[in-house]
Amino acid sequence: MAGVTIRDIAKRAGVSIATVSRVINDNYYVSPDIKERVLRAIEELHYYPNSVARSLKNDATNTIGFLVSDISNNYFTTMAKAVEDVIHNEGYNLIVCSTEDKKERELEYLKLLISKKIDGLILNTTGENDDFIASLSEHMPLVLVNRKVYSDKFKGDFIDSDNIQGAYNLVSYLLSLGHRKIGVINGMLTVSTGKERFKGFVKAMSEVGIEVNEDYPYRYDGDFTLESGYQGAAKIMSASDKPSAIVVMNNVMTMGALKYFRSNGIDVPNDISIVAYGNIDNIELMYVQPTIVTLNAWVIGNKAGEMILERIKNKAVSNREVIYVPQLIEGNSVKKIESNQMYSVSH
Amino acid sequence: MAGVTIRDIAKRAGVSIATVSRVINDNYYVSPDIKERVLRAIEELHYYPNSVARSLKNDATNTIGFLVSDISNNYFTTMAKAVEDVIHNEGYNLIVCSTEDKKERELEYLKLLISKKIDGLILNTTGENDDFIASLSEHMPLVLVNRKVYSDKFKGDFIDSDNIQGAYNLVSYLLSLGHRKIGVINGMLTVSTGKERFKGFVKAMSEVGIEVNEDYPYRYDGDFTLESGYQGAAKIMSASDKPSAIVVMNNVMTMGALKYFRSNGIDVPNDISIVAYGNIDNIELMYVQPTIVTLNAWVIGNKAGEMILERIKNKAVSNREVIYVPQLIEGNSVKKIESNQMYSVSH
DNA sequence: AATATTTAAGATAACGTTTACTCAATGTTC
DNA sequence: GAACATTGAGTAAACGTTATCTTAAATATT
Repeated sequence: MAGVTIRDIAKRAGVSIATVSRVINDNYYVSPDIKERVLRAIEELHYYPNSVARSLKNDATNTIGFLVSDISNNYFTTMAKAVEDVIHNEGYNLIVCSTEDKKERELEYLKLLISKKIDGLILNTTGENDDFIASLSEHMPLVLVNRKVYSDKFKGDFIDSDNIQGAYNLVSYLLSLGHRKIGVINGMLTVSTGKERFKGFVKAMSEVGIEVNEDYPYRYDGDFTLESGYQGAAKIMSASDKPSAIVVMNNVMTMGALKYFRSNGIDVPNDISIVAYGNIDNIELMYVQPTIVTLNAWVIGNKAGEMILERIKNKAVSNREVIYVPQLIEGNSVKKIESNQMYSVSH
Repeated sequence: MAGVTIRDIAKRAGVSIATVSRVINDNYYVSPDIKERVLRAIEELHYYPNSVARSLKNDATNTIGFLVSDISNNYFTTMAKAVEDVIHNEGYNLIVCSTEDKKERELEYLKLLISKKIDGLILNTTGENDDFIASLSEHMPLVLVNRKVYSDKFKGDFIDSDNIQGAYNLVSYLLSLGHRKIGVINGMLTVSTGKERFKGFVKAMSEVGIEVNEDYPYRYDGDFTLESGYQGAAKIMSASDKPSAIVVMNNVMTMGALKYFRSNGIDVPNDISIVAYGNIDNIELMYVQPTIVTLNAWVIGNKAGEMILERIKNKAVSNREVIYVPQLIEGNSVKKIESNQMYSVSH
């Protein structure tokens, strides 16, 4: 089983290695009896073609890389499944790596994947290796998900939800229910998702006349991790004049914030309202159902799979952007503020 | 960047390809100035060694496969991280595949991984390809996690929690609180986890004089999926004489069961008590905190990483088994039954 | 029947590495 | 200073495939 090569098969079947190869790949006519003999030898010796050798010769590994920021976020495992679902039919398979949002890890994995000669890459970047990635994109089929690369040298596709719109919708929802003092727990402002979601927040606020500038009191810049969600909630709730609601910019930080609230006896939504960007698993089983805007990991993954395959087949396609509209799903995490309160709040 | 080979570096540095190889691998003395020239050429041409070619020559890919039943179960992503944490330091990396508990998918992935010439495999098997796996184990370093392979030809290691004990503890806990009519939602009885956990259930029950045989009324044999947890809860609660408690044999089915309860207005623990095998993420944020026995994915993953490395280095080591003792963590999902009720129950 | 054409299958070079052999050019020994 | 050991770096074979080139046999053409 181990170490059986095409030569062993050839010898056993009494044919040349070329013939064996032809049988395996089924790409040239081989007479029925010889074919039969070869197939039997393969069966008997438990032969599995060495795809390392194959890849070397063919200059193709039939492997697509998927580099994500956090493999334990269900959002990305769902996306990975969706990608695999598409590429599997075309004979490709996926190798998933997790950067934990560390610049060095991303760089290390990128180099590893280059070395491994993957045929294409789907990337959720840390946003800290833009130059490297842009230059890589000139030689490697590349599809970005959720996070942009800022460089005009970049060549590839980009799939995302409309972050500005999504965050804008979340805030608008709070505003429509009377909230005015609204806290925000940001993700990293170095990556497009973090940046744009915050932009959506600022935009919505400014439309009701509230300017969000550097010294906005209810703002915490986190890093998309559970801990930073917890810290952000703690920080914002420590203000003497507390906000009535908080916007959290991703699913994981939302869990962190809720943990802070729950373990500190802060009731949602009576003491604080909360809305969040991104899907939450088994949300029906939570003690409170956050109002969220969702992004469909499965749809994005499928699209990413399709696009990377297209790019592998035709390296010359021009840059494309696909932006999905996020959908607001109402939970029970927001309290309506009465208008007299409103006035007292915005004094 | 793409297509730069050792030859290009050799030419640029004015040395032979052998020398370049020696510099890259740092395994033979090369004089400082030549080394310097080679390194500069590597830098300038953006050379990345082709690990496909390397693997072919070295007969080692520095890659370990990790085949799991369900990649979207956080239990396995945590374990994957733990494995990676260990093997990364030794220069190995991980390729994770998910079988979705399908026999054919497992077989397909096994063959793929064999073809890809992985150096070792960590496997959470479906339990339906035991012969194939046993025969594979004679040539490939293999570590099983959580699920056993039944074959005396099998050669490798096995890491698990003590399933019998864990389930026994769960049931004992219920019994100690007065429960006697106890439902059970099993996983697949074809795999060791499913089988043994059920065994633990039967054992604990028999100790209080309740025989669990074929026509035990509160039993549902599921398949470790969310849907089967839901179905199981539905089925068991449809009995005219309902049980007072249910044991669910994994984390995912537990979510399914809870979804059934919650969406059907069945209160936990007042209408039904529940205990579960396995970790649940963010359990503090759930509307009810199930009492569980945990298995530590991180510990198991670390151990699996260690053991596979040992096996790769020394293929001859004999079979080993590591069994961890699961720990019961009390939640608020179980109601104490008064003794008069007890009598009425066990009539 | 002799030649031209087609075709099945064998021989071989190549993919990009690593490493056992070589072989100069030094350094060492008496 | 001659014989010998040492060493740094080059040459070439090999890993297991695929695909081009060749060749011999079979078939078609006149």
